[in-house]
Amino acid sequence: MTLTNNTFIGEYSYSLDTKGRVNIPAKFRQSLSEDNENTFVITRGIDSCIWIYPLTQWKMIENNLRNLSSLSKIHRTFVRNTARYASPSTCDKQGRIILTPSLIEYAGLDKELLIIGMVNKMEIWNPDRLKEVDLENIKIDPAAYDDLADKIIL
Amino acid sequence: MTLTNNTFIGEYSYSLDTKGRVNIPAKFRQSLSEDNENTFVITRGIDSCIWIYPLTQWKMIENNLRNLSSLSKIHRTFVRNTARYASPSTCDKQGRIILTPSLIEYAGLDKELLIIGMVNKMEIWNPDRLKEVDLENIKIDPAAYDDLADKIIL
DNA sequence: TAAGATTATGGGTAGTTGTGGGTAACTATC
DNA sequence: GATAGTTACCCACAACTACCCATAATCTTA
Repeated sequence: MTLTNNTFIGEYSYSLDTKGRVNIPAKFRQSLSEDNENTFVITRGIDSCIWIYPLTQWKMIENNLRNLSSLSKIHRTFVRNTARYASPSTCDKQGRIILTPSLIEYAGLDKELLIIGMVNKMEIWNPDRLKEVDLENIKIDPAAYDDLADKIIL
Repeated sequence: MTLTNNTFIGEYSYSLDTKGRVNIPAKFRQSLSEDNENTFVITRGIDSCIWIYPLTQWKMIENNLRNLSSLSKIHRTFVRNTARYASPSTCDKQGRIILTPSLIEYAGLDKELLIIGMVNKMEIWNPDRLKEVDLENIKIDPAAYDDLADKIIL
């Protein structure tokens, strides 16, 4: 059953094999629209995880980057750091993509990993690192969420 | 007889089978509008219960999440914690949905469980835990309801 | 109240999914 | 151009899931 196209939610446990391949959860693959041609763009996320965008979603980001001026130091740096670590990866017949050694190292991936749906993208995590980040986030002042209250009713 | 579409009230006693399936009360199913395609999104609730949204209701939440930028730490964290525990589940021919092992554990579900209509969503509870939470809530000063008075006319 | 319809719950099976490994094609290097 | 290393593509299989059917309990209606 398909939810909205190119929309990812849920948490899944998968393993990285010796060739650097990870399975994309079947539910996520079913949600992918045709025009993505089974291709994702993988890149560094914030918080030492890997971000995985469907191709079409990434193209939209590229367009936004295009509009940032290189005259601004902050823009220049942002564009550079966003673009340099990104690379496309197409699913094989079994629905797996290949991660680059550089990204595997960045995210500190071992055999066991977690894939998390972040609505418009996915994240790949080393479970231990995610636990650490979770603990850190508990310390966030609940009041900080207050401005979300009028944006989202749960 | 159907009340308003996608509106759930009342309390029902059901059982979780060995495959992690629960029946959705017939009355709730009858209230579901067609565009939900017999699908719900289940996720962690507050107070160690499971929340069940009709698909269309969830999509509204999802759209709000989509507009939050991952560059903001607080937004990133909020999207992750909201999306990761959610997963879609479609009713089978008998009107049951499948709960994930992770959610069953979170809610501490045993064989016996309670389904409670919460107007725009449902909750699934372990009856014992609900009893505990009820006891706690007795301690709430009735005056605390006062500020609801101008929001809701009973 | 009796018959039929609906509902709740259990279990079987065919198809899908996750994971490992093999082989042929390609690349780089000498 | 031959060889070694790398990459892309393919197949295999166990485990799991979605779907189907069966049955008992409950509700509806005449």
